[in-house]
Amino acid sequence: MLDAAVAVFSRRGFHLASMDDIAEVAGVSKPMIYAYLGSKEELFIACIRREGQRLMKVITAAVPAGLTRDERLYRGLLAFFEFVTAHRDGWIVLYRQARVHGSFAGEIAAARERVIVMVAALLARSSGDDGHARAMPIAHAVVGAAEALSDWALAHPEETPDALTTRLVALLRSG
Amino acid sequence: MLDAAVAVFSRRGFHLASMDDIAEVAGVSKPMIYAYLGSKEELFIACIRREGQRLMKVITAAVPAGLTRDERLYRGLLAFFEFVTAHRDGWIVLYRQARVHGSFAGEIAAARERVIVMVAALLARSSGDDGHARAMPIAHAVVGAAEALSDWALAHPEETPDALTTRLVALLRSG
Amino acid sequence: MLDAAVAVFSRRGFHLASMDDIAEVAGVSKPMIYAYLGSKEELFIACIRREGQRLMKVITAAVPAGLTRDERLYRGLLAFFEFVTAHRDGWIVLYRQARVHGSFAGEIAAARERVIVMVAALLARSSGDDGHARAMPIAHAVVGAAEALSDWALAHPEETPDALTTRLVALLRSG
Amino acid sequence: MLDAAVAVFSRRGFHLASMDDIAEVAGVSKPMIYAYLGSKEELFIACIRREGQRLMKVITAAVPAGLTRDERLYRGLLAFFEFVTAHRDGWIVLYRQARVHGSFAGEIAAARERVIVMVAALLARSSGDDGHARAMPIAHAVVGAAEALSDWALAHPEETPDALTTRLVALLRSG
DNA sequence: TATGAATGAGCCTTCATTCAT
DNA sequence: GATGAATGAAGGCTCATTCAT
Repeated sequence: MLDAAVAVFSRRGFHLASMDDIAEVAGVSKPMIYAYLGSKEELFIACIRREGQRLMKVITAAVPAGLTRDERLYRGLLAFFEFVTAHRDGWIVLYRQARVHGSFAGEIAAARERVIVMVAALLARSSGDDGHARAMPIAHAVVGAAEALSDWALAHPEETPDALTTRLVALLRSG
Repeated sequence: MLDAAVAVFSRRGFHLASMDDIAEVAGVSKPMIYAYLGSKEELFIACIRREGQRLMKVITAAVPAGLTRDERLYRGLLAFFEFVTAHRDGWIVLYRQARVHGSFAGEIAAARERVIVMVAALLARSSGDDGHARAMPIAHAVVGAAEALSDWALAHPEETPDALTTRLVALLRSG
Repeated sequence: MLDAAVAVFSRRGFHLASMDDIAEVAGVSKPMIYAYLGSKEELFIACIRREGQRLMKVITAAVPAGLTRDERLYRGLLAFFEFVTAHRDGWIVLYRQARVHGSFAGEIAAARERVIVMVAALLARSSGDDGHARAMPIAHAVVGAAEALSDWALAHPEETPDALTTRLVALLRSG
Repeated sequence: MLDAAVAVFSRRGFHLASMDDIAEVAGVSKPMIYAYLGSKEELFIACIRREGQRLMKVITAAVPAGLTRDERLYRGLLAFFEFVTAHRDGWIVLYRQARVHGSFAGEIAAARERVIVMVAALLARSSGDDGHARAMPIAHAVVGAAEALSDWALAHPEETPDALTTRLVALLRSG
């Protein structure tokens, strides 16, 4: 049911996606959706939350402790691009649809911030709070670059996650 | 009148923005908007077009010929950050809202792509078509990084466009 | 100006005819129409009234006293069909458009009744009130037949008024 | 629901009839009408179609084969007058409203023409295509006469369909 | 006097949301 | 528990009508 919602939201956008569409794709009746997931907004937030958690889990798993900073950055980006490639719909909901509507700003900001904080931790040279604070704007930039590159990759399906990672790492090597 | 439309579209998004809202903010009656700007879609396109042209003009003016590549990149990014800082609404319409709605694909592709193409031209080492094509994904990444940095700067008003530019250039210098 | 109104009403119907259209065809500005002819309803009524009077005048002139009943009937019908053929627009307003809208029922009924009374007078054998009263339903039928034949003729422009008259007279000869 | 639509269309005309009116008369909410009958145009067409079929069925049933031409004409007209008397609204929609709106030309041509074609078939002496074509204008005239007589009868409630039929047949007997 | 410019009001249509079954 | 059926509310768009110039 959430899968259906993600698929429809991704394809049509929040407003053009009607509850009828989602119910039909899910193969259940509309009142079921209301019973289990609540209103349309709540449904959309549930989508954001699930996709965000999936993304976090994938990245977290990809960057175990005990690696060099560059290695962790490479693997983290690779995991990110792999997720985007494998979960087109989820990514589109997260990146394109969700950011449009002020109502979901909180939810999406939270999901995004989690990723950025993790990247900032990767980037910080010194491990203190100060180093982390200085790394935050850079982390924002890196995540923004990765997102934009993913967005570009939507129109270039032949790009592999590896290639994307290589491109971005090359751009950032001196950072 | 277009200003009102940009403000409302930026704040509420295309679908949640009602023509009544826009008319009220503009201080005119709805039929006036239809008389001068046409349907809601046409109005949205007019917004995209104007903001896109403004942004292009600002950046173009900032990167005269006869400068080194680094100098041009620096000045271009600075102009970009200045525009985003000064025209928050216009930028949001251009970057966030416009991407969601497939109907406007043509207009948006034209408006947004122009900026990215220009950045790609700045970045391309070799000046042939091939170099340009290879620079495109990088240009997307750079613009994405700049946008994310702008977003972050919204929560840090003490950051000047100069500082933002310096940060990003430092990150990218080796690209 | 009335000519323009009749033309537009005839072509588009009362509701689809906009005051803008009429003003444009008339070559004047909208407020002029309001100044001279009043509201849209009043304008339509003015059209009905003028076309109705024209029709009456034409028929009246065609049936002078001193002819046989059959002769008068023939000439009256001929005049009617000639009017319809020559003033397509006026006739359409009168017959097709005006009868649709309850608001104009009074005006159109009055115009129509005048013609019918005249036909009843033609048909009445005895000249007293009684003969006239008995002729009324027949007059209605005759006028209805003539109208329907005219309506049919709109789609058959090759039909001359003479031919139409001949057809109808043949149908009614024994009446 | 269709009954309500026919009633409102008959009384107010296509354009003045609002979907709100129809919904209220029908005792349902507007979306129901859209769910079952579609748009306003489709609703109007549905009305035309149903009333046309009803009229055709009544007349067809009244003129079985194996009767003389005069007998069939008499019975056909009688059935027609009975229908008009009993289904005033339906007849008005069919005859008056439907002719105004070009958009419905196809549907109307189909519905109204069927009746006239049937009358033409009754009237045609020779049964070939040629005889039929020649009978068409006469059929229009006859139907027009019948309609006008019906109109007149509305103001004379004491007139029975029988009496009306007798009057018209007398007028036409020599046709 | 003549008009460009402006608007109030209304209509068709859709959709998130909820009962009665 | 699941759904078919129903609706309140709102939005895009148009047009008859009127001032200020």
